Amino acid sequence: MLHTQLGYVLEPELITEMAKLAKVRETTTDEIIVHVGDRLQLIPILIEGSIKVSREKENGEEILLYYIESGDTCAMTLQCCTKKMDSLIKATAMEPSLLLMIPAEYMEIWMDQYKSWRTYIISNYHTRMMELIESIDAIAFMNLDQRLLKYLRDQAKLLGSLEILHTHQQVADDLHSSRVVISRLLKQLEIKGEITLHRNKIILKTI
Amino acid sequence: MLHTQLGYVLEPELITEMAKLAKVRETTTDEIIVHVGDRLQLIPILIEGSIKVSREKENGEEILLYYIESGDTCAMTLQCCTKKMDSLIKATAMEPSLLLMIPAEYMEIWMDQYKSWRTYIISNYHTRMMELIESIDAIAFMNLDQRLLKYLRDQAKLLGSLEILHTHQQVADDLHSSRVVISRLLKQLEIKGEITLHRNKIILKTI
DNA sequence: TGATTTCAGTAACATCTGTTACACATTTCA
DNA sequence: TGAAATGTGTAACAGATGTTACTGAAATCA
Repeated sequence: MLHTQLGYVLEPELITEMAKLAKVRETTTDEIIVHVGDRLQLIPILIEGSIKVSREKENGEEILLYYIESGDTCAMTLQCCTKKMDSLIKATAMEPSLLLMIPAEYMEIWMDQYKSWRTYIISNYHTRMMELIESIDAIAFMNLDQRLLKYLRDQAKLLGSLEILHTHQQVADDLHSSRVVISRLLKQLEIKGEITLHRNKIILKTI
Repeated sequence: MLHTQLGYVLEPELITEMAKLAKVRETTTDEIIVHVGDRLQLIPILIEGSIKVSREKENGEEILLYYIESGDTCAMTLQCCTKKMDSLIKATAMEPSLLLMIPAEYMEIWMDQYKSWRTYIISNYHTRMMELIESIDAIAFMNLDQRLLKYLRDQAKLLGSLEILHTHQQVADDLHSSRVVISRLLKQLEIKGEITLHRNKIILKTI
């Protein structure tokens, strides 16, 4: 499984070593993998499933930053591990997921040892930066109704289903809005024919 | 000068090599160093001065993302160089600045060759991610009046002066707002005693 | 100097988003 | 089954931000 996910990017010897050292972690849907303020000792690499990464304030307000898909690692975590700082983000499994947990010290060892690891890490950093910028684009430039539709489509793409199993409150949390506002905008989208609404479920007509 | 800025983080041999290969570029205040869509061939390292990095839409709307201070490089640029993709950001000199421009191919060569370069690059990526998240915090969680005050204080810290030499329009552009709104909020800040207003100049009472 | 441009102040109004309050249906659970 | 909890719909209102329009001062320039 490690080979199918990472075989194209990482050297065989590195994958073998990873398989030896890593612990496997399984998560359920909505399980919180990393809390804001956690001190991380293990680098997570996502093998199966999908994870959403959010920023959270002390009072519980939050906003979704980006998603991690299989084969990816969390760039934030890397530095948190090596610099022994607390996590700035919350990571939540969006579906049952499978993670490889690698002791933090190998981050640097492999950086020196494996070219493919260096490329992998840099590439992950870069992807995350792009996604953060995409996120800023949405928050700064788009109205909430547009952001909402984009959010629904992103969810659908990610989980491979037009049915989004969320309450309006959950959607509101991810977009840093309020339930009433989201209900209002969803209703408008339904009237426009973009979606149909059900309890705990929003169905997109098209991606 | 290279040694005083980077001597603590980069190996002496690397600095010597950089000095040999790099072209020096000087900029004036408000000079645009990178446009959105530019195809970059040179990695810039800031030796003196300060640079602001913004996201810009096709229609000219923009929003400030973060600042680059001396000793730093632009993480966005690195990948744009190596992957030969167009720049997503605009970089503008905030004061007369001095840049080292390094041919893109050395990015990867040095990654393999110098541990200090790897650390430097990773550390730069990380700093930029932190700043992007700080930026998202501000946009998502703060009201415009708070963001405005933070903006003024950041500017003051960065340029080492309580006098901010901007028109209201320039401030509005950086915050992705409108001139009238910024004038209104600035006036409120003046009434509260936080600042004094002048033509082309805003003076902070304290940092 | 006088004309023009740039910058800032202000009012009136529009729009978007958030808040509070309440109704009602569905689900859960004792 | 009946009570409680949860999820959704809706209205009325509040607040923040954006827009348009106009004014006059200051700077620039011919």
